[in-house]
Amino acid sequence: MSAPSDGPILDRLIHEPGRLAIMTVLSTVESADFVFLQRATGLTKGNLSSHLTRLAEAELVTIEKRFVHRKPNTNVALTATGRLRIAQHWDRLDSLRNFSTQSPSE
Amino acid sequence: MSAPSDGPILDRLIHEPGRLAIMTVLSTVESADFVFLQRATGLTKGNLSSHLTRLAEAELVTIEKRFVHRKPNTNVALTATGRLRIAQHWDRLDSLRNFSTQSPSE
DNA sequence: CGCACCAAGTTTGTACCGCAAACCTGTTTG
DNA sequence: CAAACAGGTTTGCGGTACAAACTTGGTGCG
Repeated sequence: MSAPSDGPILDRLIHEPGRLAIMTVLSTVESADFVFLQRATGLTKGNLSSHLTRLAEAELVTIEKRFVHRKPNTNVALTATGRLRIAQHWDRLDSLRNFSTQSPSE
Repeated sequence: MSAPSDGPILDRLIHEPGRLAIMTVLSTVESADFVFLQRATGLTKGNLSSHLTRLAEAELVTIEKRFVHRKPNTNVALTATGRLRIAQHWDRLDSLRNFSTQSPSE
């Protein structure tokens, strides 16, 4: 048996709270560094790091590692795809919320 | 500065796509039966069943099992708590989305 | 009757994954 | 030199969402 019609599929990759926060924050800026993202999202270093890795693997963000003042500095930005996908995701959440979908019976 | 995620908590119990759909649909009606929920959310029987069980264990919904026309009929409704929690969840999503921009450190 | 099939759910097996904690690597400080 | 620190990364494990198998009762039908 299969899903009849996977209606408003919410992509778990983006929907995940930590990544939803990351993506949403990134959507408001051109780029942000690791420490800024950590503060903005409240994630721990470890979790931020692994979420960023996943997002980069999915090509939703790009990661650039530099040294600034002899310290490592990781700069993150949404890709064009990423920008699209986070916008779409919020759209889907909107339509789920408004749930104006077809009502079969009763 | 307060992290925008001062209450960083998006409750995963509710945030989970399947359950978010269930709760949201339920918030628009007084009650709904299993089959209606299945159609409305696009979930399979199995997943709908287990999500409902979890929600009931958390006392976010009540489940009543009856027989209608000699067929089992499972009726589901939000508890008062459930109604509150789903509303709160959407509020949190809103504030995440509106993420009052702070000056990027860079 | 006996048997097949359906509808409405429930249970189960497992593969995935988020989280915290341990670890790494280079820099400044005493 | 050692020790503390900043900025990340890797690892171990506990929880869980999903699909598939199973259950339970009803209904045709020959």
